[in-house]
Amino acid sequence: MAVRRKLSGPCTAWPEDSAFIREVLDRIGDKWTVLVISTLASGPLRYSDLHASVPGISQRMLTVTVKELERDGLVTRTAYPEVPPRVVYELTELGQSLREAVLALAGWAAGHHEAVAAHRAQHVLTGVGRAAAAGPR
Amino acid sequence: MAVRRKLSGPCTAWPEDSAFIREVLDRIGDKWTVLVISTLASGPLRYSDLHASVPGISQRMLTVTVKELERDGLVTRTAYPEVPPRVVYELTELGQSLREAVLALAGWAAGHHEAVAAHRAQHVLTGVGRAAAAGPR
DNA sequence: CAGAATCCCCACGGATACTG
DNA sequence: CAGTATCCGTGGGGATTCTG
Repeated sequence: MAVRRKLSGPCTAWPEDSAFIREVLDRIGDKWTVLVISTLASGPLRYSDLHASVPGISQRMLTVTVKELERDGLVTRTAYPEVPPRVVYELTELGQSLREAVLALAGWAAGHHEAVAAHRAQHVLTGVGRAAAAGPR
Repeated sequence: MAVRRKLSGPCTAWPEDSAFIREVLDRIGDKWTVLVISTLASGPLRYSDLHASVPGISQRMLTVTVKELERDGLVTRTAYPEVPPRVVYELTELGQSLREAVLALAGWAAGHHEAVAAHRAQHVLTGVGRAAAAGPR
């Protein structure tokens, strides 16, 4: 990697990377998908447990998220026709592989978020964005 | 990795992974950030060229995105005080490292999007979502 | 040329109520 | 218990206009 692509022509478009990037970003870029996947990584969970294990998620979003994940083959949904309904969600191999990929991203954040935070703070102190002590409004 | 964490207690929250995941997702989860980074990976570009190289992006979003990237130390902004203003944006080492991490994700998509598409199609055929031939509206 | 400012639409997602 | 249905606020982001 890092082939140091010679910046030759204008190149108005990228190879095909961007398409894949958008694809995966559309999948995990939302607010809850990766959280649900991460939670399911510990093992199968039923709806209510999953709901309790993802603090802050609404029933609606849990349902929507889990439904999309099932549609894409990232999780499996198993419903037991019992008196109190019981539905168990489990990560598939595919879902597991996605989680690993996402963890790599988390690894980047873990290794660089300090640098980002430092640079952000410095940026504020430097007053690049606004004139120093600019009045409100 | 993948230490097969024993799913013992209720564990209402995850270790610290989720925090990092959210952090990096808040950064690259939007519509244009990774596209801009990918474009800048080929080499420094001035505003207009960058705008032309990212098809579909508006001036507003280009400005906003590039500003955030600069604030976080992922790109540098260099303005030349000339008659027609010239501003050049360049990826920093930090930005480059993030791009590499994102490329890993793209790699996942490249290797599995077929499986996802297949499963999605199968899901439609099975008619899991709706009754077959449901009328429009 | 490189933005800053303004207006506005609509999709994402939260809260709540109802059902099998 | 495991959803489904509905209403509705917020803000991400597009189009357009103005400025240094």
